[in-house]
Amino acid sequence: METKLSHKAQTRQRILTEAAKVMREYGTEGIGVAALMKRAGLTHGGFYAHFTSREALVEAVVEQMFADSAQRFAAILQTEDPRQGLMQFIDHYLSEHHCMNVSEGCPLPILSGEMAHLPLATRQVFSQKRAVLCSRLAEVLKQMNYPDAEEQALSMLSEMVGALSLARACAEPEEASQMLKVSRRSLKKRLEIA
Amino acid sequence: METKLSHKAQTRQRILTEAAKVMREYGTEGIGVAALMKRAGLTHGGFYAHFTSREALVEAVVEQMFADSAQRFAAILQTEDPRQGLMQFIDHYLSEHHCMNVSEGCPLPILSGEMAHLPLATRQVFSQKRAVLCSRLAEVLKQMNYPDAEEQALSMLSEMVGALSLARACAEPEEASQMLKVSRRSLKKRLEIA
DNA sequence: TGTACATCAGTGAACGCGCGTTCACTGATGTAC
DNA sequence: TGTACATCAGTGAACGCGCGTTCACTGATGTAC
Repeated sequence: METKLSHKAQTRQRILTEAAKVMREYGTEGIGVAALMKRAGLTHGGFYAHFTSREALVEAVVEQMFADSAQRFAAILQTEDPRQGLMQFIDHYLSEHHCMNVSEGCPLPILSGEMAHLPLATRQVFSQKRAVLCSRLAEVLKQMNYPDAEEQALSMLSEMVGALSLARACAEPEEASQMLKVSRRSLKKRLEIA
Repeated sequence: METKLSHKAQTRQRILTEAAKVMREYGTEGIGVAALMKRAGLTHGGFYAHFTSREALVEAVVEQMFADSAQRFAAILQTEDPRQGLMQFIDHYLSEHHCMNVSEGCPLPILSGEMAHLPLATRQVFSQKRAVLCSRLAEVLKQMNYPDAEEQALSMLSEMVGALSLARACAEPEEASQMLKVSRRSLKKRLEIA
């Protein structure tokens, strides 16, 4: 029984991982159940052994995306010097790599525009996870003795999300690079860690 | 002939206006040809007298959205004192009204996430119009004697787009309000127009 | 240890539905004589 | 001015297609005796 359950859980995770990757790239409406199951090496009928509906999958995928990001971000922020951690975070978030590799990217710029069209339950997951990331950033800023850490965290995250969104929407790669560079510099300047 | 052409142009504009409104609210994939034509008081078959395809409509709609916004923004920015114009722009862009009335809102936060999935021609329209808005903001900043006006404009637009996107994705209205308030204050502070 | 049975992840045909697009048509309007 | 004709915006039935979901089934695996 244990092996069976474990096998089922593994399959579910495989579907989820694949969905998260492809939905980052093409949006939550960007792939159908049949195509997704094929990518996971299965047939479409089996989907409903793991999720009650496509809608339920999307909700789980949003959670998955944030889990992936949280892990990545934790590794970047976790250094002895909070100043250095923050610098690394900014440089990573607004890097050309992050801009171009959407399929591994932060869900905030990818999904914020879609959230309005998704069910409340999904929006709540998104909203809550966004708040968690804000708190994590605020913590770092508190360690750096900023008096208004919470607000500063919210504001800098806004700029990062906006800059990455706009950079990705650029028709020319050079424009995108310029956008990222400007925003990296602007953020470091106003946080006085230049 | 003149009357006919004019009548056709009017109909096309009616479809476009309706599409812009509804696509702001539900995304460019949010409405079908049949439903859109019904909203414009027509039947679906007639669509192809005005647009070669749904894809072509979306491209035209993106242009339409920016035209609407440009007009709105021009009215807000056009004052004797550039400082006051900029204040008004920030307060308008990050207002609760703009946050909640998506169907009349700026296309940048609404469409930036979708752009990756749209054809190159549409992305080019978006990218170019975004650049125009940046230039307009940079002009105002130049009037205020900022040395790095272009970069400042890009950075502040990033923050505004990000803050509005995240505010709209909040599950609770109070969170959204807080987000907007924080970003308004942060922007005014760093532009030294508080 | 070996046999009979129960469970259930996964298969694949079938469903109803809404989509974008096509096309033969209608009927109001503008033009020619 | 009145009649015949051409144009073309708009109609609505029909198309092929892909979607999410259902369901009878298969066959590998774990359990009972």
